[in-house]
Amino acid sequence: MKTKSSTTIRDVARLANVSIGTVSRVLNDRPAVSEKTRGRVRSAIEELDYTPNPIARQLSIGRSLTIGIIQPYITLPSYIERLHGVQNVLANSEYDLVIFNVDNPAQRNAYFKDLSYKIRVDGVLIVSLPPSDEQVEYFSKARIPIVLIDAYHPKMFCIIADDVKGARIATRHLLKLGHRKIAYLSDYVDSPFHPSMKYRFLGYREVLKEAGIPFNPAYVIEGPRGRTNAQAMAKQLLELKDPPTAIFAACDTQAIGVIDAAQEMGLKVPERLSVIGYDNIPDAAYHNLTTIDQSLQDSGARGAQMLLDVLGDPKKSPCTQYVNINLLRRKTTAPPPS
Amino acid sequence: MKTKSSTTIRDVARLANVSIGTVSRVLNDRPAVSEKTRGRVRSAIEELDYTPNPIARQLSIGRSLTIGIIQPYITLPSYIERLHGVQNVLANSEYDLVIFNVDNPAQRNAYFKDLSYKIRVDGVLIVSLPPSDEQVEYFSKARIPIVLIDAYHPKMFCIIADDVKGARIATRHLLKLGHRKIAYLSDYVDSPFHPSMKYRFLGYREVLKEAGIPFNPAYVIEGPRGRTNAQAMAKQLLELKDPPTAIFAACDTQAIGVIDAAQEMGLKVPERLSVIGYDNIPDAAYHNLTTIDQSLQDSGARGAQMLLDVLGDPKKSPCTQYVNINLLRRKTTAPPPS
DNA sequence: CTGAAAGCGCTAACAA
DNA sequence: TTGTTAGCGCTTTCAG
Repeated sequence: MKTKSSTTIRDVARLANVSIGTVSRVLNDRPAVSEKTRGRVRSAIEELDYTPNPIARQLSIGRSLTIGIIQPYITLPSYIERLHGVQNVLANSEYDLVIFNVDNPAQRNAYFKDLSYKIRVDGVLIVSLPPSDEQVEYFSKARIPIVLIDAYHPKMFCIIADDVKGARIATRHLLKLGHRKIAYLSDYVDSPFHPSMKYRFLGYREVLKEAGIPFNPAYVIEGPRGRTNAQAMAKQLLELKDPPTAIFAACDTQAIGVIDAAQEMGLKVPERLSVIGYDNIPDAAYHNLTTIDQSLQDSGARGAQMLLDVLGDPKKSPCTQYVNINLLRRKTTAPPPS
Repeated sequence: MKTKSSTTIRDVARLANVSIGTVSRVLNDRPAVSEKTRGRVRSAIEELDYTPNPIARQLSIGRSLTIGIIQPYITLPSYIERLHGVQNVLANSEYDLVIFNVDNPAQRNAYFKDLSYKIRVDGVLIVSLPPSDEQVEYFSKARIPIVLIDAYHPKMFCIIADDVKGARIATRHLLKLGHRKIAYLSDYVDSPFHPSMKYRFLGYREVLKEAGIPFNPAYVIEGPRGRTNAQAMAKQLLELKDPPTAIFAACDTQAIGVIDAAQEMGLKVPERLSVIGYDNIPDAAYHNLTTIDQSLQDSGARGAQMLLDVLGDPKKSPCTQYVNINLLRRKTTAPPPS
């Protein structure tokens, strides 16, 4: 197949009466060009409305100048937040970002394998998808820098939040307010796509134990993500003979669903029911939701920056950075009704 | 800069004792290769764990084998639906998809301009972003096929839904049930990013007029997207001295917000208030929302298919396809309270 | 400071 | 059926 007859570096060279080498030099802002010829080349470029072919450039320099991000559920607010963080730092780099959305485990595995050949990117960010040891093997064969965000593996670069700690903070907050009947509502605790759920649950249990509160399985409910689902689950909790006075929801979207349920049942929040979420998505502020802020944007930004660093210095060895976590007291938590 | 020392077609050729031409042939499934050598090449490929460099291939064949999709708000359910449609058809093609997310008009304009040079894609899908005549000029300079989804321009390939018609259907449905006090709740009618809003509003007004119902500005409210915002807006509507008996929300997310409001105020749906949405997003089924189905997935799929067709036959001339629209009666509409 | 020329890894005539 | 070779459009030595 014949290639598009677009203007090439050669056309520019001809018009400016220089060699293609020189054009390339001005294209890449190399110093070794006299101002005079540089000017001539510039106008030629202008006149021809020339723009370099990135593919040729990539082949020549041996890099694709794009980095990939593999993440599940691009539609969830928390993922979007992190994505924004990534985009912000990449915007100032020479790299483009391409998004690989993962809808199911098979797809995830496919991408992970493809990393070693098909996907030609210079680096990749993997979000919330903890790789198995075997997969880490694939990765090392791929020989491209990878950083994990919201997932951990000892042999890889990681940006993580300490979910156990966050959950502890949330639970303690409720405890300090005087609650004893604290329920935990979350996404499936063992979901391969939401590894944090497990750790948040751990933090919750730990603190309860510390406080000498016996674990009550009836106070734990898990189910699919989504505000509406959470509403239904919360309702179940609130219809117990001995309902909780506080609910810790493992993510803000679910916390908002809990508020819906309370409202539906005529329970004032926080007077009759305290609700605390996790993530601090934008909507949380709107609902005045007390929550755990885990610097979502920042985690994306730092992941991207870390990748850029590794790209700049491939000899760096794996390390993990922790993201800040803190309690954001807003208006949905208060002492329990007396 | 030195290129990665990855294995190339030459290594395979050497190992299999053939020329690189032959390797290329088996790589591309060309017939003119004896089964014997084909086998030899295959094992060499296997043994070396070789995978062709797509960038080199792209440069050679003069195509990037990727198509771009420019769309606003990748986070909204309706966009995700369309995206799935696109991905489904592209999955069976030789093309990769890269997503360009638009957050604001400046970004949109940048992408539109870049189309003519920076973004090297073989074709692009533009969703919900009606181009100006001037922009269509840029596009023609870009010389790559473009199809518009959910947007119209006479000189371009388009996949659209007749929003006026959809709104008519919705409004008539309410009318037939006996409603006379029908409110309209929507995203900003003049949003540059949601052109359909304008048409849906038109359909609503038309039908009211036909029915001889005077237009009541108090029954029209617009505001930012989002379930929670819609809830607040609906509340306003329902607190009027003479509240509507039915609300037509211009998108499902907002319709769900309306249901929230009704619930908050203790108004049974549909007994006391009828609600109809638009789009038929997955959540709509969950809420039993009566709505207008506009085949979102299908619109994405057809757009992608149309683009593939043009890519296959560049001489095709612009045409526009309409997507199916129909009323989905579920449980949120009923005759008005007597 | 500038030009010539050798690749980057692959495809696609053209010969053999 | 296979090998040879000339590009694709750019970057980057290496001379001059």
